[in-house]
Amino acid sequence: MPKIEQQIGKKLVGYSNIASIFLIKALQQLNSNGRLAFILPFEFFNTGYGKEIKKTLIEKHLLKQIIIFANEKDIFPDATTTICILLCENNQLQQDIKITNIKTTQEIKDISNISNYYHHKLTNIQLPHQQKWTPIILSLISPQKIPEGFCQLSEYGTFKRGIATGANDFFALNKSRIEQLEINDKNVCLCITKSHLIKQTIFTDDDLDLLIKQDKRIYCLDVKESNSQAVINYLKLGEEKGYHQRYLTKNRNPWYKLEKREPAPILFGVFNRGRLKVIRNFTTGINFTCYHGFYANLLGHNLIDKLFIYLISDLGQEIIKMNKRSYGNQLDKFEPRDLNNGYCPNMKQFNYINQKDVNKIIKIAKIDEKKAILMSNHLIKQIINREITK
DNA sequence: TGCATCCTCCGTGGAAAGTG
DNA sequence: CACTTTCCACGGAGGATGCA
Repeated sequence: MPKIEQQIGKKLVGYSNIASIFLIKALQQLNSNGRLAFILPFEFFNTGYGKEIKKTLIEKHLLKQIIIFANEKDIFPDATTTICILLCENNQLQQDIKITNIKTTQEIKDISNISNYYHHKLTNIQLPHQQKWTPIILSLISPQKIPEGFCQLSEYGTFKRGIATGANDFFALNKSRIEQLEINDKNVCLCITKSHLIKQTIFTDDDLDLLIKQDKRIYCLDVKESNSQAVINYLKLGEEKGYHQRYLTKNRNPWYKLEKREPAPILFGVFNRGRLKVIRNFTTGINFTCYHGFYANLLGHNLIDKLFIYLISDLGQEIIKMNKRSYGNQLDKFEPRDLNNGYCPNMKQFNYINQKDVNKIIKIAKIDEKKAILMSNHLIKQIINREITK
């Protein structure tokens, strides 16, 4: 990395991927009036390390056109990624940036002149380098707007990543294994170790009991009595297998110390295809990294159910998705901050919602998720219309 | 130093397909 | 039909870097 930095004469963000470094190099070598076509994952425009390069592309008027491919699986069937082609020209002219959305292979065949084939035009002001570009470009295609009055979710609390054990194989246990190892109940805690363990949007102690009965891995080693022989034996076994030398465990002291987390009342699936996985958690189970957990602050404390209703509603899902990261093939991912920066109704708007209606939806959600979503849609629509009429 | 955040590579459950 | 093998959608995991 230092060598590359020296060669291109620029300090790089440590997360930079190879493609972006090649892009910098290519842009530097572009002659006056030279042209460049560059293919790379579109995700680049949503990354932190991409910001500086976006700045260069915009400020030096290099970027002329972005061609985005929605049919990435047709083009690179083996890769889970997004695709775009950048067309650049070093002509110093401030021109609009053309956006081309390719949807099918046939469409590609029919194009005779790509420069004249575009669906939108953006000025350089519309593409700020510090912002993610996916939401900006998506907003051209789907006219989803953030409703008036909405505030950021971080007003009410924060989403945090779940527990990263550093070695789930070792830490995640099921009932029979615990019994076999003769580990005391005090040295394990209830954990949701895999996303698919929760199938329904409401997660209760009954569901948790069922998982225990099914002997699923819903416990996590949480050493409280380090003098217990059973614990000592199991830790030794772990060390024999080298789990204490993994990246995360190696940097912890002791290596088996668990990250601290309280049970989160709302869980949010890290990876999603299609609908976002939002769970109202009524158990004391804590979550592994498969879910992000919501931790309310004083303001959000009484709004958890309402927030949940919003998050399962169609509108809530659309608005939260504006901050998604795409990994191709409809696979979306969210980091905690993507969620915290998402928009939701403000306090006043939430207050319009009757708590009774909310309780009713939660009750119904246990039996009929679809109906609960429809009811949520209705409630959320009401508060938005209300804001407009005022 | 210890935790949070960013990024991306790939492990695996469960079902389909194959086999005797 | 019962068992084994293969396959891939789904989403999990954790290494690397940044930050307080």
